[in-house]
Amino acid sequence: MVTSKDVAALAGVSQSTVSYVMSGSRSISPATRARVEAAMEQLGYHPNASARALAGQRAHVLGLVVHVTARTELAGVLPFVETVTGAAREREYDVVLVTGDEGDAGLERLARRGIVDAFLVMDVTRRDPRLGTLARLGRPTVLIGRPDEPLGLHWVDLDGRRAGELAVQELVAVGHREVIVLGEPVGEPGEEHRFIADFEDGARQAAERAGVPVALVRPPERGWAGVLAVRDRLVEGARRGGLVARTPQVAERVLQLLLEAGLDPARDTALVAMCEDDVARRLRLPVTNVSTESRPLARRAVDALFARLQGRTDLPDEQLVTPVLTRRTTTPGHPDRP
Amino acid sequence: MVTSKDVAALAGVSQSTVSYVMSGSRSISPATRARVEAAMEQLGYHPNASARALAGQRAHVLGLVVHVTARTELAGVLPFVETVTGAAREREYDVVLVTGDEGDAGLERLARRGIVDAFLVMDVTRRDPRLGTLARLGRPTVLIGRPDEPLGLHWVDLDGRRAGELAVQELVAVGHREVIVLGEPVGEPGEEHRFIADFEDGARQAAERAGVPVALVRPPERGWAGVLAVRDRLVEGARRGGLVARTPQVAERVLQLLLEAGLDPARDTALVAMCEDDVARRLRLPVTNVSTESRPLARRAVDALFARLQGRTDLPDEQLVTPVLTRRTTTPGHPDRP
DNA sequence: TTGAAAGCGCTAACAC
DNA sequence: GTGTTAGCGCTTTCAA
Repeated sequence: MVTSKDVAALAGVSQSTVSYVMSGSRSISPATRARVEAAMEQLGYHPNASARALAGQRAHVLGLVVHVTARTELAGVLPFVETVTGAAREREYDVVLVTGDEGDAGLERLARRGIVDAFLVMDVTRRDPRLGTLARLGRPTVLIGRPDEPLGLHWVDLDGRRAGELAVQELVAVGHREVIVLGEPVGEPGEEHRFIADFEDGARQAAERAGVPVALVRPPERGWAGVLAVRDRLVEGARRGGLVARTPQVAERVLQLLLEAGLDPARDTALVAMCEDDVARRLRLPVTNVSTESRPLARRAVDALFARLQGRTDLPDEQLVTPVLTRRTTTPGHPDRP
Repeated sequence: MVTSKDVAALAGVSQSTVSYVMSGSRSISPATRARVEAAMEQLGYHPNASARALAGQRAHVLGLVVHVTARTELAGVLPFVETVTGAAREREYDVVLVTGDEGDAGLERLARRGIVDAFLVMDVTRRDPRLGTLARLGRPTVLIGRPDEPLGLHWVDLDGRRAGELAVQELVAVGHREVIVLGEPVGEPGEEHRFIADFEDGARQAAERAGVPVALVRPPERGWAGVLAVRDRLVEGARRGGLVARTPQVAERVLQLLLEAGLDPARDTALVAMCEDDVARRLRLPVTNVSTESRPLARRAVDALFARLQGRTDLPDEQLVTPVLTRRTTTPGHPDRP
């Protein structure tokens, strides 16, 4: 193994000079820097991460907490995770994955052993049981999802109210005088996530402001069975007005039911889905969508985390990201696209 | 920060004794062990990971290489990742995520800096460009996916030939005398993955052995558009025989087209999909499926990796996992379920 | 069965 | 602008 000592010897400098060349934390003459860099190159030097972490009191690793439940949209988390690791790498950080199994003890272990310097927690609910532990651990932490009581932790979330509003406003704009919002399945604590509650609120209020009746339809269960159980109401509603689906899965199923009922979502009715843009484009029809902005959200979260890691406190403790609506074929007759 | 020195002082032993109590690598008298453990408990001691890694020459971290491409089935990777981290944790290992962006330099960095002790590489293609680097790095490595030239690296994969065979045999068993296999979109190098080539081979050969004609239908492109483009052939084929879909997405779309064409997949035709069991159960109809066994596959991969980490070489270098077929409603008329 | 002590490879005062 | 040196908190010989 090549160490910084070897590099120092070859370059004819001290070990600390090698260290300073790497960290840039003190000025080095161009000549010395060149010799050191040449030596590194020649020896194929790679600094040892454990030694650096031990001496520097920083692991250069952040913990990404992903708790997968039955309700998790599996396909949505990977782009998020990828964005996080990419953004972390730009700052010379690696990412360790924390899955739910270990619970709070796992978080404690990672923090106390110095395996991670900071936490990024995905899919935080309104009264998330992990928050107490995270606050107590005192490591820089950013939550994805808005809790009722942040306990001093920073959070980032999509603006649910605005998302619901955008969806309904689009339906109203294309001339619909009635709106059906497909909500969370009954019996499940849909209000667990602040975003969902806000979405339904925003949709309802936008409809009220427009003087248009809204129905919030909750399927009796999750999955196909739930959607099928409310099929008649949906198809009926679609004949008279427009539909809002809060997830791509539901959008896909609704689309299918509409087609089977002989309704063309691009002509006879309207549909707005909440999902990633690329998913919206790849559904059976390109569906008008309110974006979930998962990559921008991930970036903001990482930015906030590194700001804290660098001891900055001049930033807001909470950030709401504004979703964007993109018109596609399922909001026909829009004035901008006659 | 509480260190092993503090624990030693409180327990009235030397630091090395504390270390040996933790590692179990030398015998300790019950009395001493009890005192040390009590001291750890009392102080809330957590051993520092960097120090341990530096002294012990092991990071206790493995690198999970996930290269997400347009073809990646996003929903499929998370269960896999979760299983890997869970299995790693059982051996006191953590997992760092390696995404594709950094390429081979990223793998080199992780290995050379001693950030990871070993690699688990997902979604390996037949001539995967990463293999050269991985072989050169000399760290224990297990590939998920069978390369043409393993270069001495261990691999684990699902038995594609058997999977294709099972699907076709089921269709034949329920009385179909004609089979359509939905293959990879044309223009994409579908043979990139060994599993896919083997799957198509296995299906073809099983049909030949049964004296039944097979058609391999390749959609002209990926996504809905591709499936729609071959709709007529599929529906025609379904009227006369059975269908095989190699992914849950394709299965979902085929199901929909059949329903729209007035065919009930539970009565009028038959469909076998390759997908996870829980996905098969949650499609619009419970679909007969050949399992992808992603959790068992992940487990085997981790087992193989730890065997190598412990220097064991008494194991096969390659492992094929056998998929399992589960009959559900879309293979009607099976003799076992009249 | 236990202790003393020498590192592991780096960082960051403190010197000059 | 550079060198010297004392750790960071563990593991693991070597000795007893």
